[in-house]
Amino acid sequence: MGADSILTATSSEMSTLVDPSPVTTAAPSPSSAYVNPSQMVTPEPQAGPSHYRTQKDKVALKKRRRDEDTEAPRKSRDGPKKKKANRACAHCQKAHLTCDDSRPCQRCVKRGIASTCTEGHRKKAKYLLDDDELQQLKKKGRVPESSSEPAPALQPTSDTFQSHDPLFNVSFDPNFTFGSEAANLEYSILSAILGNPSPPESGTAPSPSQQQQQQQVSQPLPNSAWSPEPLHAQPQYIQGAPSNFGSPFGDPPQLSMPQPDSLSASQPSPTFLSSYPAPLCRTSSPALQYSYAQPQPQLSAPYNLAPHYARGVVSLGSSSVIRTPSRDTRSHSYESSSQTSPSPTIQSGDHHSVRVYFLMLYLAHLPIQAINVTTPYDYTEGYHFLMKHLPSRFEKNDILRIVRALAIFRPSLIALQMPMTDEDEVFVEKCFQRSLLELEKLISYSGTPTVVWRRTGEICLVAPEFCMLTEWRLEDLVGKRKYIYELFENQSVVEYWENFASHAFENTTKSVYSHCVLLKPSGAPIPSTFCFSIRRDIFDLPSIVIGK
DNA sequence: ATACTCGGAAATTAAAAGTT
DNA sequence: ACTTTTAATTTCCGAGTATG
Repeated sequence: MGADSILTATSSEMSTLVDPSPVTTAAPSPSSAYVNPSQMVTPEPQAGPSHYRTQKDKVALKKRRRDEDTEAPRKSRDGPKKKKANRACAHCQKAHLTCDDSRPCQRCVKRGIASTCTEGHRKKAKYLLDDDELQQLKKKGRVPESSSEPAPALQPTSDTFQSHDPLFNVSFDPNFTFGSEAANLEYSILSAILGNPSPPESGTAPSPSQQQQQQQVSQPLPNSAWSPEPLHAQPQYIQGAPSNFGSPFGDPPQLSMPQPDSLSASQPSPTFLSSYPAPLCRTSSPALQYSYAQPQPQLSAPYNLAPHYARGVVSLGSSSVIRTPSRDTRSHSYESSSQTSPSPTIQSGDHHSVRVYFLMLYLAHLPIQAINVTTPYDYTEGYHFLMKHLPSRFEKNDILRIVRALAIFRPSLIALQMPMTDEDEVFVEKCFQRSLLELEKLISYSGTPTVVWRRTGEICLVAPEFCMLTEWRLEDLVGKRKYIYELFENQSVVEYWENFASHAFENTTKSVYSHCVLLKPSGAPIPSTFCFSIRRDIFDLPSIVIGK
């Protein structure tokens, strides 16, 4: 590869030569590889800037050149000019400079930014746009349509990671407060990372006025601030959620449930059944079978949480647009549902209800020490760590890529955490701990170098085989708030977060296959192939990542 | 001297329309 | 089926500007 790219690159610098590079791997059609000599224009070397001083002169000269080109068509060619690059890299694109087909391109290599030389952003042609996209384009109308649309190029922007990229300008209903402190904190810290900070230390959502101020200060593009689009892109994760919840102690649910028909095929659509916490995915789980057959008449306090989960779901409803209900309304719906229907039945097709039902029953059979969880898990620490970790280890472009990845799944986290209360968080953590128990068993049988971590990357479980492979000691990885990305080489960290972002809300039965370079404690690299799968909790939040 | 920015010409692409 | 036209989009030339 090296030799090829050097050849190609050299030729790109010498613009009068034909590109000697024999391969244009991306050449999509014959026409793209074809260079019509009659269309080639050789710049006149003698027509330098000194030959015209005013704008008028320049325009006149240009016109004359053009006229010459058309009237005395294409005489005196020194030889065919180099074919244009099939696609400019992001840097060249932004700088309007000559690029080439090799990656990294020669210009980036020269400038020492080869590591960030990636394909430039290309707009979809207007005639290829969907109706939706066209409408969005029209809405954005104020922004000049051509040439000025900022490519989401991986360019360093500012030290605070702020960007005009709409991806980063995901904003949120300023009136909204999350149902739980933990969710508020997680949201705040993610916001802080993404340069749309709500005060992380406050622990509560900022007031509308505060947020509006932030918006004015940090988001110069009025169109993109508060844009609802990223949120609208999310509702598939909660569509089909029940608007009505039944007690877990009523009639057993039917196992054959109609699939929600509202899930769009073109978007990542989580499979509701597959996103059950691990033990519930397996109908072979003895506890589950037992519970299912014999509904438990009395469950003590921790298990009487069902209505809370129901409330979260009720508040979201089956609307295709995420609403931001006030806490009062939600509390009300909870109280009424728990009081007025002491033992309503679960309706068939009510996936979420069924999931909750299963979970309640399942948890009822847990060894009590396994779910000794009384407070929500604090994910903020993980994000704090990531925030500190990033600048200390990565260069700007890598940080930007990671932050961009975080921005991709952030709206979904927000949407799903909206209805959660502290009790929900506790419940989710219990499920998490229970799943860890299951996984621990599973891992002990498998013999594969496996690691299990949270969505923040915090390592929770490590198979002895992994320790053998990497020379890390088990006690240095587990229980020490060690993060999986600390064991990755830089590029692998970036790729991991990008992978995580794009798969976080996918069908959880899918695994993501990738390469990574692990680092031994000594820093020695271990190139590896690995795959990971992401399990989501009962609220569809990515919860456990299992990597092998 | 060198690097960067950016207007705009040229090249490319692909759908639509026309022709055989 | 093939060719031509049309319109949208991308590449990158080259002039101007900024920086050291």
